[in-house]
Amino acid sequence: MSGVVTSPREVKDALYEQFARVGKATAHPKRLELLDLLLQGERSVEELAAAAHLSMTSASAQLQVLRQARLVATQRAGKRVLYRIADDTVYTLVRAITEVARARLSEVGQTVRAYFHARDSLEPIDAEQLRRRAAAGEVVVLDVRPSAEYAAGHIPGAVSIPLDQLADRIADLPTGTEIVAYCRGPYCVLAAEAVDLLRHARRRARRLQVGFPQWRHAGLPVATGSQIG
Amino acid sequence: MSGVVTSPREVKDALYEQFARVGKATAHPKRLELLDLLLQGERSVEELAAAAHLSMTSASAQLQVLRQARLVATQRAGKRVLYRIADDTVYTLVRAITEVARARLSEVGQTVRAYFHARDSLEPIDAEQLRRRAAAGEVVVLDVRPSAEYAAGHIPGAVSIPLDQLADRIADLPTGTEIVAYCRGPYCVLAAEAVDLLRHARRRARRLQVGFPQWRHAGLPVATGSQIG
DNA sequence: CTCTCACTCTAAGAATCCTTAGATTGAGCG
DNA sequence: CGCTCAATCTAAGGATTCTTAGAGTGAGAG
Repeated sequence: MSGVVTSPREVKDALYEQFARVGKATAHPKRLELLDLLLQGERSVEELAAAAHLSMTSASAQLQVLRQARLVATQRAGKRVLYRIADDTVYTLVRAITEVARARLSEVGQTVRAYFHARDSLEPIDAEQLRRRAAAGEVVVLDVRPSAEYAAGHIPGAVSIPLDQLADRIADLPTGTEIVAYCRGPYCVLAAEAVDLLRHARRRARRLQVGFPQWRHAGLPVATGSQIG
Repeated sequence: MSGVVTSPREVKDALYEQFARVGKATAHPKRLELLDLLLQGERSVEELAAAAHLSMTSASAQLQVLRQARLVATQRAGKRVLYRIADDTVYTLVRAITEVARARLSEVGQTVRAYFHARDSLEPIDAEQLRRRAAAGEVVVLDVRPSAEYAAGHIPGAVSIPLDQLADRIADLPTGTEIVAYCRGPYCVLAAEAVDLLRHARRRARRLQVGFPQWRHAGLPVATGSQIG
């Protein structure tokens, strides 16, 4: 080829170097947690730090790693810097990781297995089924994520009651109609906790098997903004 | 729940810990190279070490990491230990990583970009198109991967001439019919090199845009064993 | 049984990554 | 401008990870 002397070996190594940078970005539990949070919608560093139980400095550093791997992008908004998922392929990546890890989870983490298997007896409902039953008015859809995430995007018609307020506001929910709670994803604990709480309050409650990011990725309708009242 | 005291926080952290183990497994260029090699078919540690330019000890250590993350599985075969991809989801994972990295590649690696963009002027052909034209006898399909990989699985009807023998055996290939070379994947340099070589020998040659793993993953037919003669 | 071969394990030094505190930057506000 | 606040940068330590050499293991051959 042209003047540049580049052996195939060097090119190959450079390629894997780039691929590994993406791999490295996903090599830390907190960075995966940050990605999960960002899949709910864009957030400032401060919010992300709080949500992932990280110091400001540490959160910023982790986000830099994600940014350099091009998994996330930034945008200034006044004093704040908003981080967001850079590309739709990132959803696929995070999902691929969790899919591969599923085999591991069933054998390694007794804690984890016990936790989720207990909830699987709660017969989770899938997205298409929920869509039909919600349209028919047969179920109440409950978003138990923090309000900021609800505002950044939610299932149309869903009621927002963040998990930490659920105990106090449980009277707002009907006793007859079945309640379907959802949160961040198939491994998010918020909805599982919510179902527990609701059942103790004698509500008919189930968990949506998927979370909001998967709902959106499936091309299903999404509403934004906070709820009135 | 039952007697075990496990906070949701602990469960969440344990989960991300498991996910990160998968991420960590993909956080090293050589491990990604090993995965790519294993996507061609199962191999012994010795073969893998040679193919990835690693010492035996180092290759074994890297493979342990992959095995502990359940990306690969092992099987004894006499004195040797054969490694193979553990699950179909691993193909999806590797692919997700390379897809995300593509954005990076076009801006970071001038070397890499120059290398592949030069070849993209060679109008790569896609899998379905190749299948039709090969069935019609319009093209010769050329597998330029090492013989072991060809034996472990190849496109039916493909001729095997490993790249390092191509210069010597170029006379075996027709001058009239178009030749389509393929190798390990969209970023594999073997086929690109082969097309270069063939064109200098005045053959009509193109590169298959995808590699063997993607062909197999698409459910297209696969043949195994070495070729006669 | 002993020997060999393919592989794994162990230990140690080198390199990389992570966290933290404190300094710095950059935008908005009075 | 000078102040404040969100975020980033820098430097230092502590913790992982990587590589290498050398010892150990297990299967097959003689």
